[in-house]
Amino acid sequence: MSMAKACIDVQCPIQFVVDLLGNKWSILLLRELFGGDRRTHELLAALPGVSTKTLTQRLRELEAHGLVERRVYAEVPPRVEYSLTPKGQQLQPVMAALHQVGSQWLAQDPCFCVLNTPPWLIER
Amino acid sequence: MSMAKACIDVQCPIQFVVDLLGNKWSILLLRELFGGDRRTHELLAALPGVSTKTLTQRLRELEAHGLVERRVYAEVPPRVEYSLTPKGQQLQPVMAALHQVGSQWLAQDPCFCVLNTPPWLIER
DNA sequence: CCGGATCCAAGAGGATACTG
DNA sequence: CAGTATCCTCTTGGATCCGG
Repeated sequence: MSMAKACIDVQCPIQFVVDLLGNKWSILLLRELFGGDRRTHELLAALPGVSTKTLTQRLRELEAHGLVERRVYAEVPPRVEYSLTPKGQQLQPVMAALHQVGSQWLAQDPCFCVLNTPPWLIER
Repeated sequence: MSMAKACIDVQCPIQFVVDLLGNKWSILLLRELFGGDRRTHELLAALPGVSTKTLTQRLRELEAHGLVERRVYAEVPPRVEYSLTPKGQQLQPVMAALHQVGSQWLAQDPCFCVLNTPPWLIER
């Protein structure tokens, strides 16, 4: 989202947050940081499928918006740790609500994928 | 998200919801339906920038997942109304949390876009 | 009025290789 | 170990046209 878009178009608070976090990895990244400080390779491991490029991009965005803090230690080999800022922690109710609904839906969903489809119904 | 992905990869409830609703329009669409039943052209008007194709796609997905109901009236000209199902209404806490955080952030953010940038700082 | 079909542009994001 | 740069693929989604 461009800053301009945020200011001109967005009057709705919900849209504001969605524009900020409505991409493939941001929420999952934050979820991970709610579990505590994380080093880069820990985040890479926790988010299967993410590339280093994308991870860094997301982290930089979140940092720019003040949700995440990046600490660099002058060591060899390099060590970098990411953590939630107080502003980032304001997302806690959102994460809790998402977790709550997600749990309900996972439990109650019939799930029509092949894993739950009887063999005689699978087309070949 | 493919159904297979939902069943195989997703153990995390948060990821489950994000996979479902983490695209450009779903949340905003649902936000609109939380305001009451809506006809197609009302949704188009409420979501500036959305195309008929994309709107229909999102609605079909939400319908397929049981979050939205589609009612067709046998009239000329045609009338179609969309509404939240009980399952869709389970998202209420999420919407409330998003609204809450979004409001805070909108209020406290300095907003660095051009609208708030003094003229002498704008590059030409 | 509703929405399907087609075409197409833009961008997100993955794989890989490389640097400090 | 952390991050950048390049290349490239694929998805998302907008514009337009058409049909019921």
